[in-house]
Amino acid sequence: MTTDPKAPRPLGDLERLVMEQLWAADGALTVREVHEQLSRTRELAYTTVMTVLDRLAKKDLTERERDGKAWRYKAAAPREELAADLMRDALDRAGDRREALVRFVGQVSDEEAALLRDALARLEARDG
Amino acid sequence: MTTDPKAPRPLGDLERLVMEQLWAADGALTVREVHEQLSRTRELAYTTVMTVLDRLAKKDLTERERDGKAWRYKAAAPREELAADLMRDALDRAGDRREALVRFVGQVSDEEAALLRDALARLEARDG
DNA sequence: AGCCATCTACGACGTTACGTAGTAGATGCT
DNA sequence: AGCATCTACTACGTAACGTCGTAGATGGCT
Repeated sequence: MTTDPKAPRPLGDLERLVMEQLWAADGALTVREVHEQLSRTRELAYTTVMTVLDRLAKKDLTERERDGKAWRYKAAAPREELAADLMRDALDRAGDRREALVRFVGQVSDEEAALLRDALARLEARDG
Repeated sequence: MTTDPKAPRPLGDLERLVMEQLWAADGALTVREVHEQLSRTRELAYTTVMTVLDRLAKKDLTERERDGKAWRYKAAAPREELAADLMRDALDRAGDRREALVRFVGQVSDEEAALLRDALARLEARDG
């Protein structure tokens, strides 16, 4: 009856900004590239970006590959996957799933409800 | 295109345990009552429970009312409501909602999918 | 081969959340 | 009035995260 103790910590503000760069990018980005992007908006040390990217990699949110002496980072999963995981997790820590889903559906916009129906229909068609 | 910076921090371990007591209880509980419950499982100072309850109140997760010289705490919202809020929030920080919902639905168990269809049907019946 | 720009590795510091608890003072019952 | 009990406030350790500096590795260019 007790919920599982692990709740995925939400991304920090800077972590999120960095992830957004990676998600928006075509391929993998170097620290410098991410830094340059973020520098358009805010002042930020190069090493700060490096640290964040490194921490994200340790959390398996990014993957990196060598490119000369530099690393190239890319998001380990698409943004929507992370969102879906968080939704799953939230649902898992609800008591009564039915009730939670009812409330969730009740909060959702009409458009989102339609998308949901769609997704469920597609699911049913696939392996229903 | 940038997501909103506020992510509701997940409850800490002890905070969650305390909330579970409140959710499981009929009415509002005193610090002592919560402490006694938790003490069945683990050693914990009375004031620790008090502090947690107090912090939860500051985060608007609990409400309190006077009862003599003591406070009685109750959950501000049902557990399922909190879960639904977290799901909503996760969805809000997805890029492509459609895609996120598809992935979410794809992760869900058959039973949960049925519950979702149910909830959507009920929604449609109500104000569709 | 040597130099310079660049990159990484690692450590460091401040802040905030949370787990944890003690002390002091208010309060209410007998 | 006295005692048990409750709150308020403070405090401390740990961990995450934002933030950055220094030192050393590395690779390209001359």
